[in-house]
Amino acid sequence: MEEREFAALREEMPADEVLYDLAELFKVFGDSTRVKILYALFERELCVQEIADLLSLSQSSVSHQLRILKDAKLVRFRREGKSMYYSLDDDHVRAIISMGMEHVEE
Amino acid sequence: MEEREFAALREEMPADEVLYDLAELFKVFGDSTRVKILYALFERELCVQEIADLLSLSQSSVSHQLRILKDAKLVRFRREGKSMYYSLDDDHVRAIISMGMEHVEE
DNA sequence: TGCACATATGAACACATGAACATATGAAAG
DNA sequence: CTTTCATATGTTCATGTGTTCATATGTGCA
Repeated sequence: MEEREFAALREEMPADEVLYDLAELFKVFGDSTRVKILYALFERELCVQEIADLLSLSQSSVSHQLRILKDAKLVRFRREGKSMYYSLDDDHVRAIISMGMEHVEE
Repeated sequence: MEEREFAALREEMPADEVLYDLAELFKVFGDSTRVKILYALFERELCVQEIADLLSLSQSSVSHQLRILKDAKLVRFRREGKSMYYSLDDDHVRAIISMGMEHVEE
């Protein structure tokens, strides 16, 4: 490859930090428990215990994973009495998962 | 939540195996070295050494990661003489990364 | 205030994973 | 067929990650 083209390719690469963040984001999707939780929230918001019951997971495990999803800004939450209701944060989440699904279902 | 609604939600969940595969797919995107390689291939196909030079990675590391990308069917490859040229497998890859980028750049 | 319920957090453990190094395979040229 | 170049593979090691169990926080109600 020519030196000039090589340099051009290099220029088009996003900053390392951006690519790092991108990988961090996908890492969050890269666990079946978290994917299950996200999918469960596709239909409607759910509280922690509902998610745990629905997916046959421990409350602790769900809570831990929800924290990771929360930190990645993939889910929102609101309090209602003693319960915390979680929901998908935005439509990017749906879009990303749907794209992944298309690839998987080939 | 009512028992009936609970059951309905359960029905809409994709099979465990599908969700497992989905998570496995995202896991592949969840490493900055692999994301860099995929991004490098956005513009055009590249051989192993070109990728290594472009990203300042060892040949071994690139090869290992390419194998993972290959197994996940995210990249194709063809031989040309002694070199192996890799390229993105389909447009899902671009779409998924682009979606992720949108989320990251908020 | 005291108790029960819902969720969050912390620590420990088992397991997965990426990087680095050495080595093997495979193709082309002499 | 031997050498060289390009790539692939195997192994080791340090680090990261998810789950479980125990415990803490927080809310509502008697």
